[in-house]
Amino acid sequence: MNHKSTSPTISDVAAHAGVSIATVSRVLNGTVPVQAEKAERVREAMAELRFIPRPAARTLASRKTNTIGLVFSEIRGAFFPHLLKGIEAQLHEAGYELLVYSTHSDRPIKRKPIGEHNTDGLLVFTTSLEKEEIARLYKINFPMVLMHETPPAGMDIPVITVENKDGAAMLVNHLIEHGRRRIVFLRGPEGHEDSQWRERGYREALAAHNISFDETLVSSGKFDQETAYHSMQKIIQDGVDFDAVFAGDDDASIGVYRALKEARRLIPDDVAVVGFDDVEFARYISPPLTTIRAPIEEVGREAVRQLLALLNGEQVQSLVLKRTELVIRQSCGCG
Amino acid sequence: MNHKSTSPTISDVAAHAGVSIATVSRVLNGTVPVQAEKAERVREAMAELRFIPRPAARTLASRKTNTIGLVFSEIRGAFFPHLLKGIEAQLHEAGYELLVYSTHSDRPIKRKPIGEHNTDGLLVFTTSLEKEEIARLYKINFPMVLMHETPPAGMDIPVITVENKDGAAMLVNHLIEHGRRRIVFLRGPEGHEDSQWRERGYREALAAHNISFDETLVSSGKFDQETAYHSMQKIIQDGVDFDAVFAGDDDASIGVYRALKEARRLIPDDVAVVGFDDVEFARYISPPLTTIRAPIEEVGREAVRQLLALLNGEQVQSLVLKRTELVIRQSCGCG
DNA sequence: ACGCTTTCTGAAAGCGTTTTCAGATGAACC
DNA sequence: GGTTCATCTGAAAACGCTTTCAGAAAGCGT
Repeated sequence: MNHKSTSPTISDVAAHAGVSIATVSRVLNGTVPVQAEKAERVREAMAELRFIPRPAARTLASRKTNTIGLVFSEIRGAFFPHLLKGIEAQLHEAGYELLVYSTHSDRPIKRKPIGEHNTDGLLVFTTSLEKEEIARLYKINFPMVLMHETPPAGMDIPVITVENKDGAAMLVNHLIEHGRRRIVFLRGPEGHEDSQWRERGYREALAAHNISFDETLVSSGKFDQETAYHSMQKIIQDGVDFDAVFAGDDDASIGVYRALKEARRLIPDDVAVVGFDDVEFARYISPPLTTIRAPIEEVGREAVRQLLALLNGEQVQSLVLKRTELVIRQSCGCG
Repeated sequence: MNHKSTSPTISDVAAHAGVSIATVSRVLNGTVPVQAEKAERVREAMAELRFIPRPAARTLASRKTNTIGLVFSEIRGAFFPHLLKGIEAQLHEAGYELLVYSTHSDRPIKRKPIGEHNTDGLLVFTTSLEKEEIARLYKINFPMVLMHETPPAGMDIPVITVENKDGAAMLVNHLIEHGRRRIVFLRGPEGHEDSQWRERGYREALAAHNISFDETLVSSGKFDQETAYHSMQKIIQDGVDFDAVFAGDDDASIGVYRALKEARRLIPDDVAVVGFDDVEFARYISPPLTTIRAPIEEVGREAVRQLLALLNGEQVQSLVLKRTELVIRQSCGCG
């Protein structure tokens, strides 16, 4: 009788199936057993009416959004799609929606467009969220998982990241084992955790081979080519003696390549170069770059797994380190 | 008096400010003027209580989700981050949320986790949504904008894409003007619109120079290196005479490079190679790739603009073509 | 002073679900 | 056959907003 042009609601279904809306809700959610024959009638009615329950109404009534939020500060070139892919896939498998928020221009979020009101939990990539906001959410026990970032002191928030230290150590060990002794290291951005761990791996590998750490071989950078290019120029001009460069990451190694070529130093004959990340272009530059492959997509999936566990009140690991892998190509002088 | 641990609602604010909830709602939304002094009291109350309106409740009452959905089928390497960045930025500037959905493994969506119930509008990238679903949404007048895909016949849905044809023509013109006559063209996936337009550009450029189209110079592919590699191998083995390759896109040009190197044909001396997209690695491979730069981020922003216009009931253009730009590097033999 | 606007305000009715609560029904037991 | 239990069911009360509607207050012209 009613030709409301608006799409059907739960009570339309109830009427159509001759049951109460409570019953429809129950077969919808499977919360409580419903007499088989009625359940069937309800399912038929839902199909016939093409009923789609409104998420807003469900959320309001149940206080669950069925959505999780992803916060990141920058869509960093080759890195990001893999992460997003892993997150997206794992999340939709579990029937959750994904709300995406970026804090542009490296400036952390000011207002709060994503949070408790919006989502059931948050996936936070590196330093995209202010410490205070993280603390606030932590205090109200809001489910969160951090990626590539250790939580502020005293907060027990699960972290997923990759074996930066081991990766760096593998790289440096490899260089040393092939006779390189004076290895330049280009740091990442100030306070960047990945960078700190990589430096630690660098130092440990040196120590393991009784090579003393030399401050003049280390330079700060930002995991980008431009800074790396200038850093290398300076090191060369300063007449620093070196036979290898651990560029910090793959992007930086492009800058390193450029500086070395301009200075007419041959890669890998004069100088071996290694990166970190194994981004797409690493195999296409010449010479192809020896680097570390990090399972980024898997980081995304794992982060989702942990968050879902948190949502289900299960026990979670406070730290998951994904293994990295040495990818030997030509820039290190072997392979 | 009430120490409900749950976060404050609009009626808490109303009580705190000594007004009705209707008034609070009005200052929240600015729908109707409110006496200045009361408005101020309300604002103070909101700040003091740290009131955050629940989106679910708003959506339920107003029937607007304040969210738009992005549907795509694949996170295609270098392409996607730029698109996402543009969309994300423009959308959040306008105060909308972004719900992200990918139809994995090239299989269009089956159930419908994203749609009218979820969002106020949809951004659809290439063929990520089934024709029937698009038709259904179109029929109920649901706001949509397509990116890099023409709508099914008879549906007037705005499209944003790039000047594929012009770009391809620029590339081929450039090759011809530098003396190349036998130009191989590697197609993209069957039915892919970008590919079709590029082929048209290719043909028009040939025609403009009175070079007749030669079927043996054209091969089908998938915009990927593997297929491109095999296609090139075959062309070489077949003894086809050619002095240039328009690889279809940058990814494919990697495969072309490989096949040519194996066949000991020099780039660009023996064979000029050009790609399309100007992905990150294009400048780093050797020789650096001449290609077409497409303003992908701008496509994302424009798509959002059009969608918002649609939501506001404004007039929209049914087709926006973003200009492409020729980027000359070394693979074409000049520059 | 008197009506007539105009401007602002609060009560209350939704919005479409979930969830609680009390019953109804039938089975099982003694 | 009467209790007691276990199942299933519907009425109704939330959930936290927006929006309608009618009315109060204030301004204005005469």
